[in-house]
Amino acid sequence: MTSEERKLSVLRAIVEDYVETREPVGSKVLVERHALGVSSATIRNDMAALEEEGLIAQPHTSAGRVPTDAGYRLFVDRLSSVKPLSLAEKRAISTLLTDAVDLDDVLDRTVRALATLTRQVAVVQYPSLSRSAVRHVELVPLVPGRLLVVLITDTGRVEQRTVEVDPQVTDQLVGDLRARLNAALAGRRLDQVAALLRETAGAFRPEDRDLVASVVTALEDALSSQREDRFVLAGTAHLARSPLDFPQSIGPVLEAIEEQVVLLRLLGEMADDPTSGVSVRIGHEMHHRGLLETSVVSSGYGSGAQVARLGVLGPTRMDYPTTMAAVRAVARYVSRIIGG
Amino acid sequence: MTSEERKLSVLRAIVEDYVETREPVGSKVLVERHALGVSSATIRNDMAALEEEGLIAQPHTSAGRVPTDAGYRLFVDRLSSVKPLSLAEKRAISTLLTDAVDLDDVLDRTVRALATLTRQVAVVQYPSLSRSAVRHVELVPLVPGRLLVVLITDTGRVEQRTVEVDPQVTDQLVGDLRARLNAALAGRRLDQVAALLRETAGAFRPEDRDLVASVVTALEDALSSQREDRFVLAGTAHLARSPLDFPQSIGPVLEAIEEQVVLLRLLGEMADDPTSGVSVRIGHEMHHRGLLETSVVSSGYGSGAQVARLGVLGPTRMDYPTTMAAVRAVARYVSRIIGG
DNA sequence: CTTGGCACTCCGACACCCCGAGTGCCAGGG
DNA sequence: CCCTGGCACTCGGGGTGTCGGAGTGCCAAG
Repeated sequence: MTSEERKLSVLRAIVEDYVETREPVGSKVLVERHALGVSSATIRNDMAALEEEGLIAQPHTSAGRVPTDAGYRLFVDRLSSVKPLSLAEKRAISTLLTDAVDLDDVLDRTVRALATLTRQVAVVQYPSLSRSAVRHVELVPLVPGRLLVVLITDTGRVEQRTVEVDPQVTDQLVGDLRARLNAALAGRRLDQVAALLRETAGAFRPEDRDLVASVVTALEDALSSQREDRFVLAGTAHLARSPLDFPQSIGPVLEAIEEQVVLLRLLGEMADDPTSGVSVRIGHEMHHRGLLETSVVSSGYGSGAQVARLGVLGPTRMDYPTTMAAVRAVARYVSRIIGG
Repeated sequence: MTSEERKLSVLRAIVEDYVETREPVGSKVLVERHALGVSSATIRNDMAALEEEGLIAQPHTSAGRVPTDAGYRLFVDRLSSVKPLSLAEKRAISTLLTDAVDLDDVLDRTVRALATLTRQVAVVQYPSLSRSAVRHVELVPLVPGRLLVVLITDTGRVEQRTVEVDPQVTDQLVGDLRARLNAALAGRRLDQVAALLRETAGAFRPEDRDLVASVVTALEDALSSQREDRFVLAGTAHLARSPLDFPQSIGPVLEAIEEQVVLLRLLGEMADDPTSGVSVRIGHEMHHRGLLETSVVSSGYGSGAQVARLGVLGPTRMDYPTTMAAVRAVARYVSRIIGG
């Protein structure tokens, strides 16, 4: 083992010990707990070098070392491998996810499973529906002047919008529009729908154009939003588990999580590593003040027709190999369920 | 003013000061800040009596007094009145709630408005649909062997269930069933539907009974669950605002909030006071370990066709008059929106 | 390059003390 | 009978001081 290799072993040992004990790790305990084959003085030299390289840091003089974000990054990228889940854990996922009644329920169970498994905050994004096809369009007059527009896709997604219309609109006209829309759209892929909508709209009498335009707008809105902007959360209580995890306060973290835009941007920016199948973002890489001490492990899920991301958020000081395994496993499992 | 009346004034003053300063309040500051017309020694006697009655307590000897749960209860019931909202606040509610596209969006905006306004955790339960009527039933074959059942009501609720069916089922049969279900159910009130479902089911050929039974079960399930078991949350970050609010940790509180059953039971047990229009539950009245230091202020909302509850959860040491006003105002506002 | 030794630094725990806020009680006065 | 000013007492919190231990960096020798 070259001295360079040993240095990396030292880094790995520091990360592992620090994650476990949550305390800065010194040269002495390092040689005691890991068979590194050299003395503590040597380790000290290595540590000084690692610190020079910005991979570890001391909270203060005469304290042990703590990994920096860069240290974790190196650890995740090169020093660790995804740790296989235990049979019990796999069984737990399977149990938690069976018997879901609809998509909402699937995602709800998924997010809970993920939170329980990783003991961290879990996020599951609603799957996109861009590749799915229109099954049915329903128009429901509520009170006069209000119309509910419902779009049902063949993948089981249901989008709804309420639109304001002229109170004079007759049920007959609504029925006519419903029939034409279904004739034009049923079976069409969502990405083709926008064009078809405009065609259909042109076929109506001028005096009915207002109604048609409102409905078309609502449908286009439902299509474009794709509900990728929604997600479910679970496990926020885990943030409060150990005050050590977030020295200041979990307040900023909670705020960031509630700010839906932040989480969505974060998930959107992440792309899975081809080999591990997951994506990791650490500390400052989040580019968010409130999340400087947190990391996100996420993975895409779903297949073909609908794709989105799920993941967990926890302290930078997290057990990456295990967390990555859990995220990947849950993503695969839920993909299977949704897929068919 | 009798001495009994003065004692209650003292209690009111203690609650108000304590809520404001978050520090135990002593006899001296009390006479300074409130025109009670007597000396601090007299106040001390009154305080001793209030303590005897269990309405206030000392964190430790030689500290000021703090209201007990019973003290807050008396304050809420007899010593305070709901404080009218400022114009700016009313306008804020109005602004936040306009332009919602569908029910999900309305509730989402509502819960955010409530959290922002009260600076506390807000909960909004999904409205029940028991009194509404069936608008349309849609059956959507997904992959072979799986059928999506969608129930649309005239109040704009959309319920969906996936059912497992015989993969051999033909589209024609599904279409037939869809037509018959709609003929039988459209326009009927949900509480009449269960009986009608059974009738309709009887009219099919024996060999199709399996399919029909599955669909009917799914519809009944959708009806009975009524989605009252769902709610949206916002403002959890407010829990971390002041460490003083929750001396130990907000962990147990977060856990209780995530445990949907707990919140739903809580809301379900609460009934609005006829005069104030809201309901308050304080500390130990919650009957939950994790919520001993929290209170809930809630109110029913909606009208006729759909009714549910919304509210906020915060430290027992909260500004009840203002919070009650905000909850009531938001409840009224969202009722108007949903109502028509 | 590694190692043992050594001097140095600094955090954290503990002990201590003191101050001030707040109380309870009492005797006197309206 | 109730209110009041005075007084002695209690107790928690904050500030200071001290001490020990953990950990480091450096150096000279192997």
